[in-house]
Amino acid sequence: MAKKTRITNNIRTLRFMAGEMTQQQLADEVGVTRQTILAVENGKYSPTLELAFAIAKVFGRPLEEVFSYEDE
Amino acid sequence: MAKKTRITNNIRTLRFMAGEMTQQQLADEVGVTRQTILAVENGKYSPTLELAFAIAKVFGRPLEEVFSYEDE
DNA sequence: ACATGATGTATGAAAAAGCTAACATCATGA
DNA sequence: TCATGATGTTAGCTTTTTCATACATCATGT
Repeated sequence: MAKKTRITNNIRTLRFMAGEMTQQQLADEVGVTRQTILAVENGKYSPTLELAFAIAKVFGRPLEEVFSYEDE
Repeated sequence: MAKKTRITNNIRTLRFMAGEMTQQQLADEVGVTRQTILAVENGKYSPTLELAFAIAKVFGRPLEEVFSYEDE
């Protein structure tokens, strides 16, 4: 992926809309560590496709409502 | 990602529906090598979220129409 | 004041994704 | 027949993602 692209996400918002779900709870549900959720949520790196799908599923949303792609 | 999940895709079908687009052309459009397209298309590994978004965009489809997530 | 829980930071190592390059197979057309 | 283009395979290497662990900060409640 040579192009400069950016992935943003609404995980933090969705967690709180889902009844104050903590990072740890989300991590447990998708089977990763809390650090991974933290890093993804804060945009340190973007998740694998599997993880992205898993997170979207927890919130009952299509993937594109959780993660946004912006090319540039 | 501890859970056993699988990502499938319709890249091959979409390429041919897009006027016999070759792996090389798709690779060029999304900025990766042909080997990467080949590996993703044949399920050797799943792409990063960025690449998945980029591929979906080339075909003008939502990401979930190109890649499918199946948990188990 | 102190314990607890949620979040953030940092580091080092493992695993997965992607690259380059070379070579093989197969179909098509000149 | 031979060249070409598309696809597939393999190997070694780099970069990115994830894990594991430890520690810091901050708000809350007792």
